[in-house]
Amino acid sequence: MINNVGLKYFIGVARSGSIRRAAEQLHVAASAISRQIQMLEEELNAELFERHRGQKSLRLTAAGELLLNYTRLIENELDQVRADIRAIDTLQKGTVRLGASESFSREFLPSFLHRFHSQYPGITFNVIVGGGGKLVELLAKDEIDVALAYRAPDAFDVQVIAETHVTPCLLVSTTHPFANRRSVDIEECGEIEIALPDESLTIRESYVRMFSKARIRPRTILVTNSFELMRAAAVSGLCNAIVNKYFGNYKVPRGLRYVPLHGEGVERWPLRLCVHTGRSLPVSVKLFIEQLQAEMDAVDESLQ
DNA sequence: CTCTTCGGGACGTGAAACTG
DNA sequence: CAGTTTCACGTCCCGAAGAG
Repeated sequence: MINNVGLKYFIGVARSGSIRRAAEQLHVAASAISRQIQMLEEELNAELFERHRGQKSLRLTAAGELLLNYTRLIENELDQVRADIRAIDTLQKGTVRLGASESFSREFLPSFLHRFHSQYPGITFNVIVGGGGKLVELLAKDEIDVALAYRAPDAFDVQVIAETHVTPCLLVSTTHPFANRRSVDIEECGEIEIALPDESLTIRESYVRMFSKARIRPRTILVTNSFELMRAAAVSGLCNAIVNKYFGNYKVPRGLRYVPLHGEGVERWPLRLCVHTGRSLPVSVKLFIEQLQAEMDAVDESLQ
């Protein structure tokens, strides 16, 4: 069983690079540290430092690096437990670090965050807007706590805790010939002028697949990494855009129509709520996720 | 049930030996 | 020579056992 003292001394030596310096910092004899580290190595059956007697510094071995990373994880977890214990009674403090697809930033997030903040005024938000791929990367690095993203790619260290699918729609002006249709077959989009997401967005592949299966080649007027710009282009009349409806109780502006696409090859886009697998989340984040999940369930129907 | 004693484990210290 | 390791020994803590 790895003991606390051994780990404490190991961290000291790893950080200072020397048993002697660690001994000074920890106010114990160097021999005590040397013995504890030796016991740790015996316990783990691996050398933790490259030893060169007489040299001025010890270097971590690969096993040592691994153990140091492990101790950092433990420290983070302990910090988290302390924060959680403090927060249990009152939820007075906390920050939720959320990653979200761009389309949530216009309608859904401001109102959802407002409702949440009214309920828990001590909780603040740090929101990063980005594509599904980028958000999954940030989750894996623990730079955000939770991601709400369209087309978030699968990753072994990311857990999908809720998922729904949305049907892509053609966003057109009310004067467009398709405006009064209940749906449009994708094959009918072969002649229209459209806006497309650029290659930095994983969704682009979905467009390419859909067009390829339907054997159409719409005229691309605009390529951008911004879905808001694609929508704005449709609003201005520059071109049409294939996008999803806004999530939540969003009222479509006057002069615009979302016409669902159907036909062979049309892909329904997954909307995923994801967290980092195995990570213990702060109470404030858990609460946030619960409410977000409830909201997703409630509006699920409106997306269909 | 409470208090005391005892033994063992964990961990510390300091000196000496070792090494590059 | 500076830094690490080994060794002998001391201290503290905790649990078990016995006495009152």
